[in-house]
Amino acid sequence: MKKYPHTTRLLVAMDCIVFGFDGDDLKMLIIKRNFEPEKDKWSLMGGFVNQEEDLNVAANRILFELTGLKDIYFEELQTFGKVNRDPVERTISICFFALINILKYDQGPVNEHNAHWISLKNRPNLIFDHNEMVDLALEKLRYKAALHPVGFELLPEKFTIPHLQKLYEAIYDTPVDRRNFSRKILSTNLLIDTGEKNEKSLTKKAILYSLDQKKYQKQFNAFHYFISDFSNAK
Amino acid sequence: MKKYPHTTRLLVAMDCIVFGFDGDDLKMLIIKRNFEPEKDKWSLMGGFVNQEEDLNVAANRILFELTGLKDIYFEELQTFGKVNRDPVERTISICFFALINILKYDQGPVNEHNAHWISLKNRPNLIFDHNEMVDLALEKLRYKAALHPVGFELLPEKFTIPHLQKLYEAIYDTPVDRRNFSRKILSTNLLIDTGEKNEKSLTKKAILYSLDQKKYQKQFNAFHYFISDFSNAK
DNA sequence: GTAATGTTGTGTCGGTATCACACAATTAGA
DNA sequence: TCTAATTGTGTGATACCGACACAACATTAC
Repeated sequence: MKKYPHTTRLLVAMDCIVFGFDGDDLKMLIIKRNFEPEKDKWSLMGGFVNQEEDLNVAANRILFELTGLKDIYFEELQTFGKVNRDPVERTISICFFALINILKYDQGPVNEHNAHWISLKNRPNLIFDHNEMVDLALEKLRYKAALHPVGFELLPEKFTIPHLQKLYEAIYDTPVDRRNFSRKILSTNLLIDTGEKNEKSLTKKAILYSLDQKKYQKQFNAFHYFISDFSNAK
Repeated sequence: MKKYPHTTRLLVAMDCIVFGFDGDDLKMLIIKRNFEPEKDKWSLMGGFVNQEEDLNVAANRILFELTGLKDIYFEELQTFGKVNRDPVERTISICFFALINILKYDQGPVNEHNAHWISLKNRPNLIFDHNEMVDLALEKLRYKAALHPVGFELLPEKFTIPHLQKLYEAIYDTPVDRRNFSRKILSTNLLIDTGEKNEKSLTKKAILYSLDQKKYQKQFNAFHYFISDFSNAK
């Protein structure tokens, strides 16, 4: 079969925002570029799509290179393609974001990338249009987490409700009422009481829950309204 | 500035699902391909991204070629990039969907494309991965319209509440209670009573409303829950 | 031991939204 | 004037939401 006569072929990159939660702050992974242009500046992790590589394969490869993890939750955000977004050469970038359990993050395979976890609260300036990407990723995370039980992806297998609440407070940067939050979460029936308690606590030890994976998969697209109309919240 | 040494450059296409509503059925625009491969088969409208063309410029160009309209509402859906999705040559396709007022559709500029409006209910098989794209677009439209007042994009400037209701019933392929729907829509305060009535009606003439553009822009990202938990609806 | 402190689990209550359903008003045509 | 179709508005039971109170638990200070 002949090829298309259209001559314009473009570099296709993928860039990823990896979110994590350390128990207090919402964090993201960025790298310090070790090549020109913009050497030593902060950047998202990315890479080019290879000729014989499906997009989701490329995304998984990039995520593995950055985190040492496989089977991570991620979803596409948007494809960025302004003509001059990369000063070196016209490059379109398929941007996506991932949610990982920060405790599983394996620094081993990624030393060469000079990766760092930084808090979303005081993030540095990033190269190119990467700031825009992070803004959009945060917006979409907030949207998604308000309606779907996606927050669990950021937590360990066993977690307490106060732990989950702190995550939501970090995502939305707003305080949440303990009692209403607890009721709302439990009413989803997604949590299984493990019978264990959080021994790390200095005072009353909270119940450790695990996620009912079966229900989680099934209900993922159902609405839950974990956060009410965040678009009007400040 | 030197160019990137990475050698793989890909064809970048954009494909668009254009939704319209004729008062009864939800429809979409498709074209009959007049070139090989897959000549005479049904396809989405698309085109290649040019070297010096921003992605949103390309999207507007393709939409104009197809509909004769400018300033159409559209949003990105997903970028499709399986290696063999196009048998001619590796091509990634940035897919988006648009909502238009079907009465404004101008067939003039698009004769060469052999475009047709077809009902979503009995859509023909499309080439490549275009069926998958339409499935996803419909899903996203349903998602979006359940939460945000996006349906108005498919209606004329002046419309009645029963008209709007029929649109929602077409989108979700399910009956809706007249009285609750009316109350829900009016409670958004997005509608302005034009003082006119729908003279086309054979019986009681319904009030013609127009959209409060200012509030519409402002409230676009607020939640409205026009349809309750459609994911559980059949 | 016992009290103090911080944290967690659960309950209450008033307001609001939602859903299912009823009834009255409007219009063309028989 | 009556009928049939359609549209506008109302009602009541129920569930949900947000604001707030209180009891139980675990460590530390004394």
